[in-house]
Amino acid sequence: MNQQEITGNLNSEQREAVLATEGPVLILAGAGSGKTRVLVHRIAYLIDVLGVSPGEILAITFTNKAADEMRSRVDRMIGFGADQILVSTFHSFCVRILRRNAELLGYSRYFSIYDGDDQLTLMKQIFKQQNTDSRMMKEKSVLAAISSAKDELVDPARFREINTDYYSTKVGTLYGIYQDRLRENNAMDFDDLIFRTVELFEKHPEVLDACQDRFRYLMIDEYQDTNTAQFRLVSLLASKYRNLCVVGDDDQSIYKFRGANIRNILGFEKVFPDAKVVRLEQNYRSTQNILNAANEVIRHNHGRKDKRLWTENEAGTRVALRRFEDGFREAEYVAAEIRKDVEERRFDYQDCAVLYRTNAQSRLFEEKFLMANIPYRIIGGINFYARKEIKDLIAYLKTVDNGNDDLAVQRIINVPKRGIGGTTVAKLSAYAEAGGISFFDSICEAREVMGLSSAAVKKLAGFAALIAGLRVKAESTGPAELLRNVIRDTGYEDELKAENTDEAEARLENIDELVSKAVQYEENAEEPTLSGFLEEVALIADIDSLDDSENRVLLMTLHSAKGLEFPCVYMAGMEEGLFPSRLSLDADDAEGEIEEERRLAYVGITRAKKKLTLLSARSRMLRGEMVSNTLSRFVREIPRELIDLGDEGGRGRTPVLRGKVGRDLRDAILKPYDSGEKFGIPAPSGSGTGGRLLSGTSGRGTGAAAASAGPASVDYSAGDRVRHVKFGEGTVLSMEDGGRDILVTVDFPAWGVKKFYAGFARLVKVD
DNA sequence: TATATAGTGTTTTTT
DNA sequence: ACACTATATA
Repeated sequence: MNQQEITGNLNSEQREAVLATEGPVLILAGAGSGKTRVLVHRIAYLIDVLGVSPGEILAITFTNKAADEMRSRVDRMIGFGADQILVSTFHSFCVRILRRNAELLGYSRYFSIYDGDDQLTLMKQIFKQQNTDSRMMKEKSVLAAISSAKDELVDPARFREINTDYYSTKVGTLYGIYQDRLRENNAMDFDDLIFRTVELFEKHPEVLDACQDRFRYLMIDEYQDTNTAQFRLVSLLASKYRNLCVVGDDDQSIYKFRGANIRNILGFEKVFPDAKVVRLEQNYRSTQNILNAANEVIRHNHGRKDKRLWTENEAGTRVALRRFEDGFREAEYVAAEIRKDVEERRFDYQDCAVLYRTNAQSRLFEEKFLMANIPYRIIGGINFYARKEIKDLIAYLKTVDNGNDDLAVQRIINVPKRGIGGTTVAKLSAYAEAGGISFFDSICEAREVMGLSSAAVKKLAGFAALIAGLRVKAESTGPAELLRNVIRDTGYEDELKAENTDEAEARLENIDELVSKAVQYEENAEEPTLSGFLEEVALIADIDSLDDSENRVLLMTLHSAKGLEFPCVYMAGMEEGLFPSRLSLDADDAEGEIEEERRLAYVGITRAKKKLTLLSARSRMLRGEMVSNTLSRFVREIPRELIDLGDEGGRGRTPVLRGKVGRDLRDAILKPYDSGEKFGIPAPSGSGTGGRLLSGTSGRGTGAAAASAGPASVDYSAGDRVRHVKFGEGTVLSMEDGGRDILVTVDFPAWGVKKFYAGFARLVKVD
């Protein structure tokens, strides 16, 4: 392809970004401005016009899915050599470098990668060993502190220098022990992958130099979400040839909790004064109404790079706002609406996505979609690789691959049950500790360990022989066949088969799936190895396994939705306390946290191409308790004229009774339990500029679907005295239809007014 | 040692 | 509502 063919159908800013190949470049790419397109064309230009060898190009993306997509698009465009381009995530890239140079850091090349669960297990062990009271100090918060430190390239020694208060001193100690234990286990956590690579580059300039010469052209996508360690990594790699192109949008920075440093993008021009800056502000994705709503929301943030997206697309329909009594009806509405849109051929299932702030919100939608027979897929939540049976089998593979991984060995030493219990494990641990050897080695020397019964020694010998056999097998075969051996030789499969329950059946299916993943890996990898398979398993993100050919509605968190787009988007739970989350509202830096949530709202809104529906519930079930929320500020920040409220006449709320609600309930329900207008959107304030939203308008959707089950039967009604296990005696104020059950409101003198579902509150009538 | 039960705490987003 | 932990018991 020549230059004309590559840049012909780009707009002038996009073209400028493609042609700026030498020196530092910052591309400020607004949502939907065709940034992936620019990157793909830029790579094609480098190769086809400038004659750069594909192997000299490194592109870092945020997810493996994005990497795959970019690679295949380049492939389609230039038709050859695209497989030579290294497109990968930060973490995969680092593992690649680290495997080759692990010895330089005192690691073996077979190091394990620890995920969050592994980290927690390890930290719990350390707490126990250090007699740290987990009621005073939480393992998770210590891990969070360690993670932030690593994101900032702060090692334990430095950490102790900077932090001298009581709590931090303790954390510093634990941090040091944690790092020692990781090293003893020949393991790295996610943050180490970045940190250790930086360490490698800084301590071994010859390795850095080789990498610099190998990767002369660097491109970093989603640059706004890089942390300090990643920034240092990029700076080091780019420092020789300076061909660094970063692409990002400060308005879409949503990973501060993971260490993302927004200064990396806001200050790029300070670090690289000669940087060329290109702004992509034309949006090709959304309708004008959707884009305007997004612009209006994000306008409320301070300290952003000034920009305003525009589009030549049609105005489209207004942004819909639908409000409901509770989460059940919110979900019901979405199910009914999607059903209608599909039946009337406006959209297909796969055109629709439901986005929410927390994974817990998915359950209601899942239930309603199941009932309405709507095909769906949930991204995130419980990761496939986090399931017990998968983690067990992976632990076997880790044990075979890396005998120093004590965590893995301890996980499976008695799975399936071999009669090796806690006491035996404790004795072995002590012996290993004293002799400075690994846990597995102590098993091999079981006869020398004081205090072990001959029966225990025998069992341990059996286990050691099992692993030895698998290791021999691993010499001559790939991960998939090895995995089959593990499943068979350990008795794992037999144990599950013997159980003969639905749950065991499901686990067996998951195991089959893991085997097929291993087979797939062997087919696709250039050089399949056991470490390679384990690494792929560790670094896979939920979103990576998304198959876009499935015709299903997608449900995921707003975070997971970054980088995706859908014709029809539902944003659920637009409520203060949920989105923005309570934690942000109460945080020390509430201002900053809310701005981050606002960016998340911006990301959500800009995912939509044609139709956007914002949803909120007046109250919802949260950890077994009913909580009331007001409408999210992010909705209120959208001007009234951009919003379609649906049932415009605003009859106010008219609770609709459904199904077989008893007559005695009716009176109670008709009494509003909340007199004020706090549910309503604030009336237009005097300030004239278009005003804000109307007040007192209700969403509809009540009675959208038939009630699925009659409410639980109870022997009390409004006015009665009842007893609750926790709250004691109280007076029933009202009872109403809560969708699947009766919603009871009770006034407890000591606790105030509480709401329950009759089914699970188990209230007892007091005479 | 393994399992059942009661009690406790949770409470965002993820590579 | 749910998961996890500590404790009691077989």
